[in-house]
Amino acid sequence: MLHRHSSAILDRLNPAQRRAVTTVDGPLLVLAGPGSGKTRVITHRIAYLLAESGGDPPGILAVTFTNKAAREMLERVRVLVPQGNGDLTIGTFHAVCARILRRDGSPIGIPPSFTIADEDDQLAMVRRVLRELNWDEKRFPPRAMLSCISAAKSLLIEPAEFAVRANSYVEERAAVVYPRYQELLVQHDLLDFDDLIMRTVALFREHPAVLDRYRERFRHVLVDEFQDTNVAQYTFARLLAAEHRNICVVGDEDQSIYSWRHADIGNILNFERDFPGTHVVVLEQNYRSTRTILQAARRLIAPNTMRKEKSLFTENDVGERIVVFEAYDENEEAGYVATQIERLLAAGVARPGEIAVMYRTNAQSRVLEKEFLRHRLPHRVVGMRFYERKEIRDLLAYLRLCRNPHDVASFERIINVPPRQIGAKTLADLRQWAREIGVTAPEALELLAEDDDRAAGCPIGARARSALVEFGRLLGILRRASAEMVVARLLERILELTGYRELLDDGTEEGESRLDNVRELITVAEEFSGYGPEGSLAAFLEDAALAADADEYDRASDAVTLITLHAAKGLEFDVVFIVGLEEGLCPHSRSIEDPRQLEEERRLLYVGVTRARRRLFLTYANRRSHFGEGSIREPSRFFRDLPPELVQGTARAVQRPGRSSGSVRQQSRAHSFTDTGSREPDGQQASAVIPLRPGDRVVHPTFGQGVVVSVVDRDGDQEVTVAFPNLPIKRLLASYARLRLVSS
DNA sequence: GTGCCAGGTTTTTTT
DNA sequence: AACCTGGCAC
Repeated sequence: MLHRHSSAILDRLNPAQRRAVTTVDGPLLVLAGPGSGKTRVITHRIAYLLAESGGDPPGILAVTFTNKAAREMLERVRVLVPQGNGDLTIGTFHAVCARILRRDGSPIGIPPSFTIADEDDQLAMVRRVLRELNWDEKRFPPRAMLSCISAAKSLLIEPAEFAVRANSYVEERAAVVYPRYQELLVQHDLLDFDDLIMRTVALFREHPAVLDRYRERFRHVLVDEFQDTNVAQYTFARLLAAEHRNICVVGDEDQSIYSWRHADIGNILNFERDFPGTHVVVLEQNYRSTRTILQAARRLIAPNTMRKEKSLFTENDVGERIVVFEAYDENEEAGYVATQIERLLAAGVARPGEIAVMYRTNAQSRVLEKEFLRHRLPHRVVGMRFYERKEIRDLLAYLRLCRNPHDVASFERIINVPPRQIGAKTLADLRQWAREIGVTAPEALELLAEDDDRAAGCPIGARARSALVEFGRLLGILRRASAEMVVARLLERILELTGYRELLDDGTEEGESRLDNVRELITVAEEFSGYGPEGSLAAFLEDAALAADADEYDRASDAVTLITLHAAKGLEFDVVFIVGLEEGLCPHSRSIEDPRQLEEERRLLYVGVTRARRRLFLTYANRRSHFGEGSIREPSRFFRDLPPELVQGTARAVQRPGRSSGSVRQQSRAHSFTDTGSREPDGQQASAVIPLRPGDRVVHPTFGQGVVVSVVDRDGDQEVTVAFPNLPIKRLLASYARLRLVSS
């Protein structure tokens, strides 16, 4: 029997969705294809649990992948259940675990005031270990070391065990770094991202009473984007649910694109084995895309072996064909995208905010941005990571130092920012002296500034010393200020007293934009004012440490979105352009060797394709410059899985579809395919034979008819400038552009 | 200690 | 092409 709330909650759900919402007892695996109403299912399920519980509201834990997803989910639940009864926790794995550890971490030696190490901190620690070991950073790149250590932690492997299990040269080396790295973290009251999960699991395992309390509290556990969880995260969820078994995981292995961050696709493929008796619900109806787009997506993903078979379908219209465009180079590609967008806007097909351009690597956004500026198209680039900008990190370092005077990494980051006559030598001397008298560098500085007795023995020259004293006083002032004012005011005070504002305000455009960023940071900080001086500082830093740039994304401004394929997951747009679909870029050159990584590249493209509601454009270029050097490119092998009947356009990549790119045998034929496709035998290369002259009428496969404006000889080729009606003037290389002479 | 130049490296993806 | 590093002059 349903309570009165439930009808609204269950309304407008299809049968599969309804099953996913109402199957609340026992383990449940929801396989949610793209556009199948996944978020809807999750929020309605939570609402259902809350509304159905009557007088005994259950504790619910919902874990998401991003803070943004968590916020959205919370908002949508609130709309469904305005009375908000029950105990609901929604957050990312990291945020939830951080909270648990602050509250209950002391039994395993974690101080409640620990700091979350960012990547800078991590790298600083690894570098320090390398220095101690006398290892060359060139031969043992800190990032590679860190990645190995992170992989180990994702698998819940402690240092001692890792030393035994390492099974490659890099791993062996990382295994040497790991224990010392961990020691340094502990010494500095730091937990890295992986520690947040790993230590929580350790807490649960070593202190069953604590685990029991959380099991008692979270009677229902829900995991979103389950395909992206790593072993540690899954273990965390599994521990919580082991007793009541009320665990619901939602995901789609076809959209697993984070293995490089140690996500384990095995979690989703093995869930049923781990929880016998699991109900499985498959959401197969797509409400997002046209039939053409969905069909293309299905064909694209089909060759993957590590997946469960599904039969996605949609009742939507067939829609337009997919457009494939072959560009001469990345500039022409960007020009094409901009021009097409102008056309779509002019035709009223979509607003800028409903259009996205997606690419494999962030570097690709540059050309696009340049071209969009030229065309005066409103656009925004997602992924210029706010919290990774220098000015933001510097200011956060000041804040962290106010809160935790022993934060050595922050201390060293800003000791000479803005420049205040304290160079590497002075810093080294300070460190040395601090070690001698048995304090941390920031403490030693404090002794100097306060003219403590011990300062007398300080072997630092007068000039450097006075610079240090002044800096020490400054820090003292800021620290005292932090106890009296909320974090937003504190930031303003820092800008003033440190001279940071003048440092940024150098009259350049870049300086102006950096100042804007700082203002933005203060605006964000304002939101924490309610917590009072110290509370706002703590809460703000916690938030900043766990913030991801994808969280920044908001659709408020009506601008075209430029975004990486990874960051596009979870979003949708009327019109999607995916650019740079070339061998070496997508699939990326670093993934081409390994079949597993190749499958992930395919999933990545699948994610991009399935973001589109109505129109999809796929483009590639014949040459592209990379690290300042030009290179010839081949179309992506994935084009071979695109049925030609779904495609419009004359690009060679789809004119001669080879067989699927999925099997090894066919991969070896990649070259023969592109070779035969690269030159049509029907006279299209005539342009290389018949010299073009100004005034000639020509036809371009995509731009249509145009008139040659001028011709310049270039390296034995002709650079032809052509005017096409309604398009910007194009400069093309005759041998590549496949211009056909119509009349002279 | 700072600023400038040469030379080498880079970003694939980010909670 | 842009960025960081290391070496050098001031």
